[in-house]
Amino acid sequence: MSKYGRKYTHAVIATDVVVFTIKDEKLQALLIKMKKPEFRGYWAVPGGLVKGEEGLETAAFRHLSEKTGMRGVYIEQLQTFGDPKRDPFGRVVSVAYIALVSWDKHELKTSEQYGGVAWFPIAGLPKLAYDHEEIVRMAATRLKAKIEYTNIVRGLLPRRFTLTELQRAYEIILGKVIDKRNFRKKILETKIIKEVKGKISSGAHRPARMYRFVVDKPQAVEML
Amino acid sequence: MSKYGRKYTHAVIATDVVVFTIKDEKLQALLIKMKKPEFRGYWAVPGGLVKGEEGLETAAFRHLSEKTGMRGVYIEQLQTFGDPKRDPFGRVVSVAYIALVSWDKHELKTSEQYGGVAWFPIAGLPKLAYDHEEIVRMAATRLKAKIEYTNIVRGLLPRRFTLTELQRAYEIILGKVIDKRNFRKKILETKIIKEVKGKISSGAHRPARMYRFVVDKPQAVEML
DNA sequence: CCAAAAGTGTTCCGACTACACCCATGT
DNA sequence: ACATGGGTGTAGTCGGAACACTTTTGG
Repeated sequence: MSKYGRKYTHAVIATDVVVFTIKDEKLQALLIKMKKPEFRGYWAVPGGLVKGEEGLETAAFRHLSEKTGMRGVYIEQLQTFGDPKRDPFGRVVSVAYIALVSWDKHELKTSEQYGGVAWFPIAGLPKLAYDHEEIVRMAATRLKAKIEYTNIVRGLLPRRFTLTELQRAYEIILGKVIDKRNFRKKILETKIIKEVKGKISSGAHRPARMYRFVVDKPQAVEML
Repeated sequence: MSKYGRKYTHAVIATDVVVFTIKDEKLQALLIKMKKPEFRGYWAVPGGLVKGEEGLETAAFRHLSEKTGMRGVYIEQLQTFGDPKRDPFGRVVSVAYIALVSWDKHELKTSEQYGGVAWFPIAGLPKLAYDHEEIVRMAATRLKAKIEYTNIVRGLLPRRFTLTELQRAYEIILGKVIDKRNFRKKILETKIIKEVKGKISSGAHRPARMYRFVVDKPQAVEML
Protein backbone atom coordinates (compact mmCIF):
# COMPACT_ATOMS: atom_id res chain seq x y z
CA MET A 1 0.00 0.00 0.00
CA SER A 2 1.48 3.32 -1.00
CA LYS A 3 1.22 6.66 0.68
CA TYR A 4 -1.38 7.63 -1.93
CA GLY A 5 -3.69 4.76 -1.06
CA ARG A 6 -5.11 2.23 -3.42
CA LYS A 7 -7.59 3.44 -5.93
CA TYR A 8 -8.53 0.05 -7.34
CA THR A 9 -9.46 -2.95 -5.28
CA HIS A 10 -8.98 -5.44 -8.07
CA ALA A 11 -6.00 -5.71 -10.33
CA VAL A 12 -6.68 -3.91 -13.55
CA ILE A 13 -5.15 -4.16 -16.97
CA ALA A 14 -3.64 -1.29 -18.86
CA THR A 15 -1.68 -0.80 -22.03
CA ASP A 16 1.22 1.56 -22.62
CA VAL A 17 2.64 2.38 -26.01
CA VAL A 18 6.20 3.50 -26.59
CA VAL A 19 6.03 5.49 -29.81
CA PHE A 20 9.34 5.88 -31.61
CA THR A 21 10.27 8.12 -34.47
CA ILE A 22 13.38 9.50 -36.06
CA LYS A 23 13.53 13.25 -35.89
CA ASP A 24 16.44 15.70 -35.96
CA GLU A 25 18.81 12.80 -36.59
CA LYS A 26 17.86 11.19 -33.29
CA LEU A 27 15.69 8.34 -32.10
CA GLN A 28 12.89 9.96 -30.13
CA ALA A 29 9.98 8.76 -28.02
CA LEU A 30 6.58 10.37 -27.64
CA LEU A 31 5.65 11.34 -24.08
CA ILE A 32 2.73 13.05 -22.42
CA LYS A 33 2.92 15.32 -19.43
CA MET A 34 1.34 13.93 -16.28
CA LYS A 35 -1.58 15.77 -14.73
CA LYS A 36 -1.90 13.97 -11.42
CA PRO A 37 -0.53 16.23 -8.69
CA GLU A 38 1.59 13.40 -7.28
CA PHE A 39 3.44 13.20 -10.57
CA ARG A 40 3.86 16.91 -11.20
CA GLY A 41 6.77 17.46 -13.54
CA TYR A 42 6.82 13.86 -14.68
CA TRP A 43 6.15 12.54 -18.14
CA ALA A 44 4.72 9.22 -19.20
CA VAL A 45 4.26 6.95 -22.15
CA PRO A 46 0.72 7.21 -23.57
CA GLY A 47 -1.57 4.50 -22.29
CA GLY A 48 -4.48 3.67 -20.05
CA LEU A 49 -6.90 1.06 -18.85
CA VAL A 50 -8.36 -1.69 -20.98
CA LYS A 51 -12.15 -1.72 -21.15
CA GLY A 52 -14.22 -4.73 -20.23
CA GLU A 53 -14.71 -6.28 -23.62
CA GLU A 54 -11.90 -4.58 -25.45
CA GLY A 55 -8.93 -6.35 -26.96
CA LEU A 56 -5.47 -5.39 -25.72
CA GLU A 57 -4.28 -4.06 -29.03
CA THR A 58 -7.53 -2.20 -29.52
CA ALA A 59 -7.07 -0.50 -26.18
CA ALA A 60 -3.52 0.46 -27.11
CA PHE A 61 -4.74 2.03 -30.35
CA ARG A 62 -7.56 3.82 -28.58
CA HIS A 63 -5.39 5.45 -25.92
CA LEU A 64 -2.82 6.39 -28.49
CA SER A 65 -5.46 8.07 -30.58
CA GLU A 66 -7.16 9.79 -27.63
CA LYS A 67 -3.99 11.15 -26.12
CA THR A 68 -1.86 11.96 -29.13
CA GLY A 69 -4.15 12.02 -32.13
CA MET A 70 -2.20 9.29 -33.92
CA ARG A 71 -4.00 6.72 -35.98
CA GLY A 72 -3.04 3.89 -38.28
CA VAL A 73 0.41 3.29 -36.92
CA TYR A 74 2.27 0.01 -36.67
CA ILE A 75 2.36 -1.50 -33.19
CA GLU A 76 3.66 -4.74 -31.75
CA GLN A 77 3.63 -6.17 -28.27
CA LEU A 78 6.77 -5.62 -26.21
CA GLN A 79 6.34 -7.14 -22.76
CA THR A 80 4.04 -7.11 -19.79
CA PHE A 81 5.00 -5.35 -16.60
CA GLY A 82 3.27 -6.51 -13.47
CA ASP A 83 5.29 -5.62 -10.42
CA PRO A 84 2.70 -5.17 -7.65
CA LYS A 85 4.38 -1.91 -6.68
CA ARG A 86 4.75 -0.35 -10.08
CA ASP A 87 1.69 1.85 -9.69
CA PRO A 88 1.15 3.56 -6.32
CA PHE A 89 -2.59 3.80 -6.95
CA GLY A 90 -3.27 0.12 -7.14
CA ARG A 91 -2.42 -3.11 -8.84
CA VAL A 92 -2.08 -2.28 -12.48
CA VAL A 93 -0.62 -4.80 -14.89
CA SER A 94 0.50 -3.09 -18.04
CA VAL A 95 0.92 -4.67 -21.44
CA ALA A 96 3.51 -2.55 -23.22
CA TYR A 97 3.58 -2.03 -26.97
CA ILE A 98 6.05 -0.49 -29.38
CA ALA A 99 4.82 1.81 -32.13
CA LEU A 100 6.88 3.14 -35.01
CA VAL A 101 5.88 6.24 -36.91
CA SER A 102 7.20 8.66 -39.44
CA TRP A 103 6.97 11.75 -37.29
CA ASP A 104 6.05 14.15 -40.09
CA LYS A 105 2.95 12.10 -40.87
CA HIS A 106 1.27 12.97 -37.59
CA GLU A 107 0.13 16.26 -36.24
CA LEU A 108 0.47 16.08 -32.48
CA LYS A 109 -2.74 16.79 -30.61
CA THR A 110 -2.32 20.26 -29.20
CA SER A 111 -5.26 19.94 -26.80
CA GLU A 112 -4.00 20.65 -23.33
CA GLN A 113 -6.56 18.16 -22.03
CA TYR A 114 -3.66 15.85 -21.41
CA GLY A 115 -1.10 18.33 -20.25
CA GLY A 116 1.10 18.34 -23.31
CA VAL A 117 2.58 15.91 -25.79
CA ALA A 118 6.15 16.05 -27.01
CA TRP A 119 9.01 14.12 -28.55
CA PHE A 120 12.10 13.41 -26.44
CA PRO A 121 15.39 11.94 -27.61
CA ILE A 122 16.07 8.54 -26.07
CA ALA A 123 19.33 9.94 -24.76
CA GLY A 124 17.84 12.76 -22.75
CA LEU A 125 14.55 11.59 -21.35
CA PRO A 126 12.84 13.67 -18.69
CA LYS A 127 11.70 12.19 -15.38
CA LEU A 128 9.28 9.40 -16.17
CA ALA A 129 6.38 8.23 -14.02
CA TYR A 130 5.85 4.67 -12.80
CA ASP A 131 8.28 2.22 -14.38
CA HIS A 132 8.10 3.93 -17.72
CA GLU A 133 11.81 4.52 -17.85
CA GLU A 134 12.37 0.78 -17.78
CA ILE A 135 9.68 0.28 -20.41
CA VAL A 136 11.22 2.81 -22.77
CA ARG A 137 14.70 1.33 -22.29
CA MET A 138 13.48 -2.14 -23.03
CA ALA A 139 11.57 -0.91 -26.06
CA ALA A 140 14.69 0.77 -27.44
CA THR A 141 16.70 -2.39 -26.91
CA ARG A 142 14.11 -4.47 -28.68
CA LEU A 143 13.93 -2.03 -31.57
CA LYS A 144 17.68 -2.10 -31.97
CA ALA A 145 17.66 -5.89 -32.07
CA LYS A 146 14.73 -6.32 -34.43
CA ILE A 147 15.77 -3.75 -36.96
CA GLU A 148 18.55 -6.04 -38.16
CA TYR A 149 16.45 -9.05 -39.01
CA THR A 150 13.01 -7.66 -39.80
CA ASN A 151 11.54 -4.97 -42.01
CA ILE A 152 10.17 -2.89 -39.12
CA VAL A 153 12.29 0.09 -40.10
CA ARG A 154 9.52 0.62 -42.59
CA GLY A 155 7.35 2.07 -39.85
CA LEU A 156 9.81 4.87 -39.21
CA LEU A 157 9.97 6.11 -42.78
CA PRO A 158 7.52 7.85 -45.06
CA ARG A 159 6.04 5.79 -47.88
CA ARG A 160 8.63 7.06 -50.34
CA PHE A 161 12.19 7.60 -49.18
CA THR A 162 15.76 7.77 -50.40
CA LEU A 163 18.46 5.19 -49.73
CA THR A 164 20.35 7.76 -47.70
CA GLU A 165 17.33 8.31 -45.46
CA LEU A 166 17.01 4.57 -44.97
CA GLN A 167 20.68 4.26 -44.16
CA ARG A 168 20.50 7.12 -41.68
CA ALA A 169 17.64 5.36 -39.90
CA TYR A 170 19.82 2.30 -39.42
CA GLU A 171 22.81 4.34 -38.34
CA ILE A 172 20.82 6.27 -35.77
CA ILE A 173 19.19 3.22 -34.24
CA LEU A 174 22.27 1.04 -34.25
CA GLY A 175 24.50 3.91 -33.21
CA LYS A 176 27.23 3.26 -35.75
CA VAL A 177 28.19 4.39 -39.21
CA ILE A 178 27.58 2.07 -42.13
CA ASP A 179 29.47 1.92 -45.39
CA LYS A 180 27.33 3.38 -48.14
CA ARG A 181 28.22 0.94 -50.89
CA ASN A 182 27.90 -2.16 -48.76
CA PHE A 183 24.61 -0.94 -47.36
CA ARG A 184 23.08 -0.34 -50.77
CA LYS A 185 24.29 -3.67 -52.10
CA LYS A 186 22.87 -5.53 -49.13
CA ILE A 187 19.53 -3.79 -48.98
CA LEU A 188 18.87 -3.96 -52.70
CA GLU A 189 19.60 -7.65 -52.92
CA THR A 190 16.98 -8.37 -50.27
CA LYS A 191 14.44 -7.22 -52.87
CA ILE A 192 12.47 -5.68 -50.03
CA ILE A 193 12.50 -2.21 -51.47
CA LYS A 194 11.92 -1.08 -55.02
CA GLU A 195 12.72 2.05 -56.92
CA VAL A 196 9.77 4.25 -57.66
CA LYS A 197 9.39 7.00 -60.22
CA GLY A 198 10.41 10.49 -59.21
CA LYS A 199 13.47 12.06 -57.68
CA ILE A 200 13.85 14.37 -54.76
CA SER A 201 16.07 17.43 -54.77
CA SER A 202 17.06 18.60 -51.34
CA GLY A 203 19.76 21.17 -51.87
CA ALA A 204 22.76 22.01 -53.90
CA HIS A 205 23.59 18.53 -55.02
CA ARG A 206 22.52 15.66 -57.20
CA PRO A 207 18.88 14.64 -56.61
CA ALA A 208 18.19 11.24 -55.06
CA ARG A 209 16.11 8.35 -56.35
CA MET A 210 13.05 7.40 -54.37
CA TYR A 211 12.20 3.93 -53.11
CA ARG A 212 9.32 2.22 -51.38
CA PHE A 213 8.93 -1.06 -49.48
CA VAL A 214 7.59 -3.91 -51.56
CA VAL A 215 6.00 -5.81 -48.66
CA ASP A 216 3.91 -3.72 -46.32
CA LYS A 217 3.43 -6.43 -43.76
CA PRO A 218 5.95 -6.93 -40.98
CA GLN A 219 8.13 -9.99 -41.57
CA ALA A 220 11.53 -11.39 -40.74
CA VAL A 221 14.18 -10.55 -43.32
CA GLU A 222 17.93 -10.49 -42.91
CA MET A 223 18.39 -6.77 -43.55
CA LEU A 224 21.97 -6.27 -42.40
CA MET B 1 -20.88 -13.84 -23.61
CA SER B 2 -20.36 -17.55 -24.03
CA LYS B 3 -22.79 -20.38 -23.55
CA TYR B 4 -21.14 -21.07 -20.21
CA GLY B 5 -21.82 -17.64 -18.80
CA ARG B 6 -19.30 -15.27 -17.29
CA LYS B 7 -17.76 -16.28 -14.00
CA TYR B 8 -15.82 -13.08 -13.38
CA THR B 9 -17.23 -9.60 -13.64
CA HIS B 10 -13.88 -7.89 -13.81
CA ALA B 11 -11.01 -8.79 -16.02
CA VAL B 12 -8.55 -10.97 -14.16
CA ILE B 13 -4.93 -11.75 -14.72
CA ALA B 14 -3.51 -15.22 -15.08
CA THR B 15 -0.20 -16.76 -15.99
CA ASP B 16 0.41 -19.84 -18.10
CA VAL B 17 3.73 -21.60 -18.37
CA VAL B 18 4.80 -23.67 -21.34
CA VAL B 19 7.32 -26.12 -19.93
CA PHE B 20 9.66 -27.66 -22.48
CA THR B 21 12.00 -30.55 -22.14
CA ILE B 22 13.87 -32.95 -24.37
CA LYS B 23 12.84 -36.50 -23.81
CA ASP B 24 12.96 -39.56 -26.05
CA GLU B 25 14.78 -37.53 -28.68
CA LYS B 26 11.84 -35.16 -29.01
CA LEU B 27 10.92 -31.68 -27.85
CA GLN B 28 8.05 -32.14 -25.42
CA ALA B 29 5.71 -29.89 -23.49
CA LEU B 30 4.21 -30.49 -20.09
CA LEU B 31 0.40 -30.51 -19.98
CA ILE B 32 -2.22 -31.08 -17.36
CA LYS B 33 -5.56 -32.72 -17.89
CA MET B 34 -8.55 -30.40 -17.52
CA LYS B 35 -11.10 -31.15 -14.86
CA LYS B 36 -13.87 -28.71 -15.80
CA PRO B 37 -16.69 -30.70 -17.41
CA GLU B 38 -16.87 -28.26 -20.33
CA PHE B 39 -13.31 -29.17 -21.21
CA ARG B 40 -13.51 -32.92 -20.74
CA GLY B 41 -10.80 -34.62 -22.72
CA TYR B 42 -8.83 -31.43 -23.14
CA TRP B 43 -5.38 -30.66 -21.83
CA ALA B 44 -3.89 -27.33 -20.84
CA VAL B 45 -0.67 -25.62 -20.05
CA PRO B 46 -0.16 -25.25 -16.27
CA GLY B 47 -1.23 -21.86 -14.99
CA GLY B 48 -3.78 -19.93 -13.00
CA LEU B 49 -4.81 -16.63 -11.56
CA VAL B 50 -2.46 -14.06 -10.13
CA LYS B 51 -3.14 -13.13 -6.52
CA GLY B 52 -3.73 -9.57 -5.40
CA GLU B 53 -0.26 -8.61 -4.30
CA GLU B 54 1.67 -11.27 -6.14
CA GLY B 55 4.20 -10.62 -8.90
CA LEU B 56 3.57 -12.15 -12.30
CA GLU B 57 6.63 -14.33 -12.27
CA THR B 58 5.92 -15.38 -8.70
CA ALA B 59 2.46 -16.48 -9.72
CA ALA B 60 3.87 -18.44 -12.63
CA PHE B 61 6.29 -20.25 -10.30
CA ARG B 62 3.56 -20.92 -7.76
CA HIS B 63 1.14 -22.49 -10.23
CA LEU B 64 3.90 -24.52 -11.77
CA SER B 65 4.88 -25.83 -8.38
CA GLU B 66 1.30 -26.49 -7.25
CA LYS B 67 0.23 -28.29 -10.39
CA THR B 68 3.35 -30.16 -11.42
CA GLY B 69 5.68 -30.21 -8.44
CA MET B 70 8.46 -28.44 -10.32
CA ARG B 71 10.63 -25.94 -8.57
CA GLY B 72 13.72 -23.92 -9.40
CA VAL B 73 13.33 -23.94 -13.14
CA TYR B 74 14.31 -21.24 -15.61
CA ILE B 75 11.40 -19.19 -16.92
CA GLU B 76 11.11 -16.18 -19.16
CA GLN B 77 8.17 -14.15 -20.36
CA LEU B 78 6.77 -15.08 -23.75
CA GLN B 79 3.78 -12.87 -24.57
CA THR B 80 0.48 -11.76 -23.18
CA PHE B 81 -2.75 -13.08 -24.63
CA GLY B 82 -5.80 -10.95 -24.07
CA ASP B 83 -8.45 -11.70 -26.64
CA PRO B 84 -11.74 -10.95 -24.84
CA LYS B 85 -13.10 -14.29 -26.08
CA ARG B 86 -10.16 -16.50 -25.21
CA ASP B 87 -11.76 -17.77 -22.00
CA PRO B 88 -15.47 -18.64 -22.08
CA PHE B 89 -15.76 -18.05 -18.34
CA GLY B 90 -14.82 -14.42 -18.34
CA ARG B 91 -12.26 -11.87 -19.29
CA VAL B 92 -8.94 -13.45 -18.47
CA VAL B 93 -5.74 -11.87 -19.67
CA SER B 94 -2.94 -14.37 -19.56
CA VAL B 95 0.75 -13.61 -19.34
CA ALA B 96 2.48 -16.61 -20.89
CA TYR B 97 5.93 -17.83 -19.85
CA ILE B 98 8.36 -20.36 -21.22
CA ALA B 99 10.14 -22.74 -18.89
CA LEU B 100 12.99 -25.06 -19.79
CA VAL B 101 13.81 -28.11 -17.72
CA SER B 102 15.91 -31.20 -17.80
CA TRP B 103 13.09 -33.68 -17.55
CA ASP B 104 14.93 -36.25 -15.46
CA LYS B 105 15.49 -33.69 -12.72
CA HIS B 106 11.81 -33.46 -11.88
CA GLU B 107 9.48 -36.07 -10.54
CA LEU B 108 6.04 -35.28 -11.90
CA LYS B 109 3.41 -34.81 -9.25
CA THR B 110 1.33 -37.93 -9.32
CA SER B 111 -1.52 -36.45 -7.28
CA GLU B 112 -4.69 -36.78 -9.29
CA GLN B 113 -5.90 -33.55 -7.71
CA TYR B 114 -5.31 -31.93 -11.07
CA GLY B 115 -6.43 -34.73 -13.33
CA GLY B 116 -3.03 -35.85 -14.51
CA VAL B 117 0.22 -34.38 -15.73
CA ALA B 118 2.13 -35.64 -18.74
CA TRP B 119 4.71 -34.84 -21.39
CA PHE B 120 3.56 -34.54 -25.00
CA PRO B 121 5.75 -34.19 -28.07
CA ILE B 122 5.27 -30.85 -29.80
CA ALA B 123 4.41 -32.75 -32.95
CA GLY B 124 1.49 -34.67 -31.54
CA LEU B 125 -0.27 -32.46 -29.05
CA PRO B 126 -3.66 -33.51 -27.75
CA LYS B 127 -6.68 -31.20 -27.88
CA LEU B 128 -5.79 -28.08 -25.92
CA ALA B 129 -8.18 -25.83 -23.99
CA TYR B 130 -8.59 -22.09 -24.52
CA ASP B 131 -5.97 -20.65 -26.87
CA HIS B 132 -3.25 -22.87 -25.45
CA GLU B 133 -2.47 -24.40 -28.80
CA GLU B 134 -1.50 -20.96 -30.07
CA ILE B 135 0.51 -20.31 -26.93
CA VAL B 136 2.47 -23.54 -27.25
CA ARG B 137 3.12 -22.93 -30.95
CA MET B 138 4.41 -19.46 -30.28
CA ALA B 139 6.55 -20.72 -27.43
CA ALA B 140 8.13 -23.36 -29.65
CA THR B 141 8.84 -20.77 -32.33
CA ARG B 142 10.45 -18.47 -29.80
CA LEU B 143 12.55 -21.29 -28.38
CA LYS B 144 13.76 -22.24 -31.83
CA ALA B 145 14.77 -18.66 -32.53
CA LYS B 146 16.46 -17.96 -29.23
CA ILE B 147 18.47 -21.13 -29.02
CA GLU B 148 20.77 -19.87 -31.76
CA TYR B 149 21.82 -16.64 -30.15
CA THR B 150 21.48 -17.23 -26.41
CA ASN B 151 22.61 -19.83 -23.90
CA ILE B 152 19.07 -20.93 -22.98
CA VAL B 153 19.73 -24.46 -24.12
CA ARG B 154 21.37 -24.73 -20.74
CA GLY B 155 17.92 -25.03 -19.15
CA LEU B 156 17.19 -28.21 -21.07
CA LEU B 157 20.30 -30.09 -20.00
CA PRO B 158 21.50 -31.53 -16.73
CA ARG B 159 24.35 -29.69 -14.98
CA ARG B 160 26.94 -32.00 -16.53
CA PHE B 161 26.48 -33.21 -20.08
CA THR B 162 28.38 -34.51 -23.06
CA LEU B 163 28.94 -32.64 -26.30
CA THR B 164 26.82 -35.19 -28.12
CA GLU B 165 23.92 -34.52 -25.77
CA LEU B 166 24.30 -30.81 -26.36
CA GLN B 167 24.41 -31.30 -30.10
CA ARG B 168 21.32 -33.52 -30.02
CA ALA B 169 19.44 -30.78 -28.17
CA TYR B 170 20.21 -28.36 -30.97
CA GLU B 171 19.34 -30.85 -33.67
CA ILE B 172 16.02 -31.71 -32.09
CA ILE B 173 14.95 -28.11 -31.58
CA LEU B 174 16.18 -26.83 -34.91
CA GLY B 175 14.97 -29.91 -36.73
CA LYS B 176 18.12 -30.47 -38.74
CA VAL B 177 21.32 -32.45 -38.51
CA ILE B 178 24.51 -30.63 -37.60
CA ASP B 179 28.05 -31.59 -38.52
CA LYS B 180 29.80 -32.95 -35.45
CA ARG B 181 33.21 -31.37 -36.03
CA ASN B 182 31.88 -27.96 -36.97
CA PHE B 183 29.54 -27.99 -34.00
CA ARG B 184 32.26 -28.78 -31.51
CA LYS B 185 34.62 -26.19 -32.95
CA LYS B 186 31.94 -23.50 -32.81
CA ILE B 187 30.65 -24.26 -29.34
CA LEU B 188 34.07 -24.62 -27.76
CA GLU B 189 35.33 -21.33 -29.13
CA THR B 190 32.41 -19.48 -27.51
CA LYS B 191 34.03 -20.43 -24.19
CA ILE B 192 30.56 -20.83 -22.79
CA ILE B 193 31.09 -24.42 -21.72
CA LYS B 194 34.04 -25.97 -20.01
CA GLU B 195 35.26 -29.50 -19.60
CA VAL B 196 34.78 -30.95 -16.17
CA LYS B 197 36.46 -33.93 -14.56
CA GLY B 198 34.90 -37.31 -15.08
CA LYS B 199 33.71 -39.32 -18.03
CA ILE B 200 30.49 -41.07 -18.70
CA SER B 201 30.26 -44.55 -20.13
CA SER B 202 26.96 -45.30 -21.77
CA GLY B 203 27.44 -48.53 -23.61
CA ALA B 204 29.84 -50.48 -25.72
CA HIS B 205 31.92 -47.58 -26.90
CA ARG B 206 34.42 -44.98 -25.87
CA PRO B 207 33.30 -42.98 -22.84
CA ALA B 208 32.45 -39.30 -23.34
CA ARG B 209 33.91 -36.23 -21.66
CA MET B 210 31.62 -34.18 -19.49
CA TYR B 211 31.09 -30.44 -19.75
CA ARG B 212 29.23 -27.76 -17.86
CA PHE B 213 28.14 -24.22 -18.67
CA VAL B 214 30.52 -21.56 -17.43
CA VAL B 215 27.88 -18.83 -17.07
CA ASP B 216 24.73 -19.87 -15.30
CA LYS B 217 22.85 -16.70 -16.08
CA PRO B 218 20.88 -16.34 -19.29
CA GLN B 219 22.66 -14.13 -21.80
CA ALA B 220 22.95 -13.50 -25.51
CA VAL B 221 25.77 -15.43 -27.15
CA GLU B 222 26.19 -16.36 -30.78
CA MET B 223 26.00 -20.12 -30.31
CA LEU B 224 25.58 -21.30 -33.91
C1' DC C 1 33.14 26.87 -60.88
C1' DC C 2 32.53 25.34 -56.34
C1' DA C 3 30.23 22.84 -52.67
C1' DA C 4 27.54 18.98 -51.45
C1' DA C 5 25.29 14.71 -51.43
C1' DA C 6 24.19 10.73 -54.91
C1' DG C 7 25.77 6.94 -57.01
C1' DT C 8 28.87 2.98 -58.29
C1' DG C 9 32.93 -2.18 -58.17
C1' DT C 10 36.64 -4.66 -56.70
C1' DT C 11 39.80 -6.86 -53.56
C1' DC C 12 40.79 -9.12 -49.31
C1' DC C 13 40.04 -11.84 -45.48
C1' DG C 14 37.66 -14.45 -42.13
C1' DA C 15 33.92 -17.58 -41.35
C1' DC C 16 31.08 -21.40 -42.56
C1' DT C 17 30.71 -25.88 -45.07
C1' DA C 18 31.87 -30.27 -46.48
C1' DC C 19 34.15 -34.24 -45.56
C1' DA C 20 36.72 -39.42 -43.35
C1' DC C 21 39.27 -41.78 -40.25
C1' DC C 22 41.19 -43.44 -35.70
C1' DC C 23 40.07 -44.20 -30.56
C1' DA C 24 38.32 -46.35 -26.39
C1' DT C 25 35.25 -49.17 -24.52
C1' DG C 26 31.63 -53.28 -23.58
C1' DT C 27 30.18 -57.59 -24.98
C1' DA D 1 37.41 -59.20 -32.58
C1' DC D 2 33.72 -56.46 -33.57
C1' DA D 3 30.21 -53.10 -32.93
C1' DT D 4 29.30 -48.56 -31.24
C1' DG D 5 29.50 -43.85 -30.41
C1' DG D 6 33.62 -40.44 -29.07
C1' DG D 7 36.89 -37.61 -30.81
C1' DT D 8 39.81 -34.92 -34.27
C1' DG D 9 41.86 -31.37 -39.02
C1' DT D 10 41.88 -29.40 -43.62
C1' DA D 11 40.60 -27.50 -48.02
C1' DG D 12 37.32 -24.89 -50.62
C1' DT D 13 33.79 -21.51 -50.98
C1' DC D 14 30.99 -17.62 -49.85
C1' DG D 15 29.74 -13.54 -47.71
C1' DG D 16 31.08 -9.32 -45.16
C1' DA D 17 34.37 -5.47 -44.71
C1' DA D 18 37.35 -2.07 -46.46
C1' DC D 19 38.02 1.34 -49.66
C1' DA D 20 37.84 6.28 -53.66
C1' DC D 21 36.27 8.46 -57.37
C1' DT D 22 32.72 10.32 -60.74
C1' DT D 23 28.04 12.45 -61.31
C1' DT D 24 24.52 15.84 -60.87
C1' DT D 25 22.58 19.54 -59.10
C1' DG D 26 21.99 24.59 -56.69
C1' DG D 27 24.00 28.67 -55.69
